[in-house]
Amino acid sequence: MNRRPYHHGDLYAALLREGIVTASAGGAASLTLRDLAKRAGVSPAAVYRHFPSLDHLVAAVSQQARERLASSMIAARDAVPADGTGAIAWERLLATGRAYVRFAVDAPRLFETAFAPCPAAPSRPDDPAAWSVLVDALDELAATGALTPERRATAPMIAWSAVHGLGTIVASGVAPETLPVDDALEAVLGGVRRALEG
Amino acid sequence: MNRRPYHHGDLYAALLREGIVTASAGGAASLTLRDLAKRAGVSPAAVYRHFPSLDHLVAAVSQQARERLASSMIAARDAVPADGTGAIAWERLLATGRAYVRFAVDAPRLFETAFAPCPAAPSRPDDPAAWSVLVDALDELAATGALTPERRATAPMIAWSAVHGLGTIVASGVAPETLPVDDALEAVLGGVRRALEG
DNA sequence: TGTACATCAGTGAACGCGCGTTCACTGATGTAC
DNA sequence: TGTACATCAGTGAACGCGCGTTCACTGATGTAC
Repeated sequence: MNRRPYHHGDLYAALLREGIVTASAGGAASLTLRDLAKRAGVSPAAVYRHFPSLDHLVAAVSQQARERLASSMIAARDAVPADGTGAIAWERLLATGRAYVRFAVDAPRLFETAFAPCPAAPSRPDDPAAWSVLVDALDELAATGALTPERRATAPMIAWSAVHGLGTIVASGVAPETLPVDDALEAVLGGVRRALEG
Repeated sequence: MNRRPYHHGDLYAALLREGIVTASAGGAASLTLRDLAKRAGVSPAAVYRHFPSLDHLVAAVSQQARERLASSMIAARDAVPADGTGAIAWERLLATGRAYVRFAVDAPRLFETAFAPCPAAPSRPDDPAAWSVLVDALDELAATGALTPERRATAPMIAWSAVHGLGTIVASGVAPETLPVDDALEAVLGGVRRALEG
């Protein structure tokens, strides 16, 4: 009864969705135009109604991966309501870092896809953007006086490097297993805090 | 006069060398068996005399990239002679970190290749291995008393995450340019020191 | 010292495959009258 | 309310390409006698 209609209805969203599923399993390199078209139940040529080339489709999938990462950071931060104190501002900052690494642990291939080099640029800026979430959290911390203006200047690179590095390491399984991931995560977050406070 | 001989002479080394050249320009994904054979001046099938498959050749190139990275860390560390003091031990540790990030800046695609996921395992352990260089430097620091036993346990992940993160970020050009790379590098190294000292 | 021969690093042609992309087309949708 | 038609999201066959790998083979090397 529910015969496949000639028009798909929402092919753009379907291609993105299947792209996320495929990239979650095999990374950005596993995305092919023919396979995504087949998964969406459509002929390869139909993809060109929505993306000018495979590169642009890959860029859109990668962007969506970054936006999901940023969203999970926001959700984790918002689970700790701000109250204007430095103690809570720290908790909110560290919550974003924890969510970042959790994402890498839970979806390593999608994490890699988020930062895979793409031949095509995305058609719009990331929204939300992980970098902005980090910067906002540091501004909030600075506003409470818990982060000095001197540290504020270098804080984004220090925090971003530490957390992105751990995320990359756990996602790629590159490091010898000296510590369980949870312990490594708390160790790195503790290190970030000392680096920014000291 | 110098006609091309039937036997190559050192095809294994030539394939690795061309692999490094190619990966330095285009990353691990740009390595193809046919192209490397052509660059070495040999037919595609000849490669199979030295590697069971392309995957093993790629794994060997990736390993060599990691070993070059580790070698540059060792060279930088050894440019600062040890004297048993904590101050010099710190310098030697930070020199390895600086070399790590410099490698990522100078050869971003080769840096990526070093940590690219490979379907095949290398045939032997990395020699030298970057992880060992880091661990040695931390042991040296602990021996001078400049690193407490408590911090020593988590120090590898803290230092490795920070430096690997910055390396990945600069190699992939993923972060907004808030700071020049040199400033970002010194900021991150300063952060590592405070994280391990504090 | 010279020759027969085993070894093995090479050749080159061929294979089947999946890829991105193109093209002329089809058929459903929705708007103008 | 019904019909003509423009729009445009789809089809499906075909293209040329570069890929990894295979196979029967060739020719240089080096060792045994």
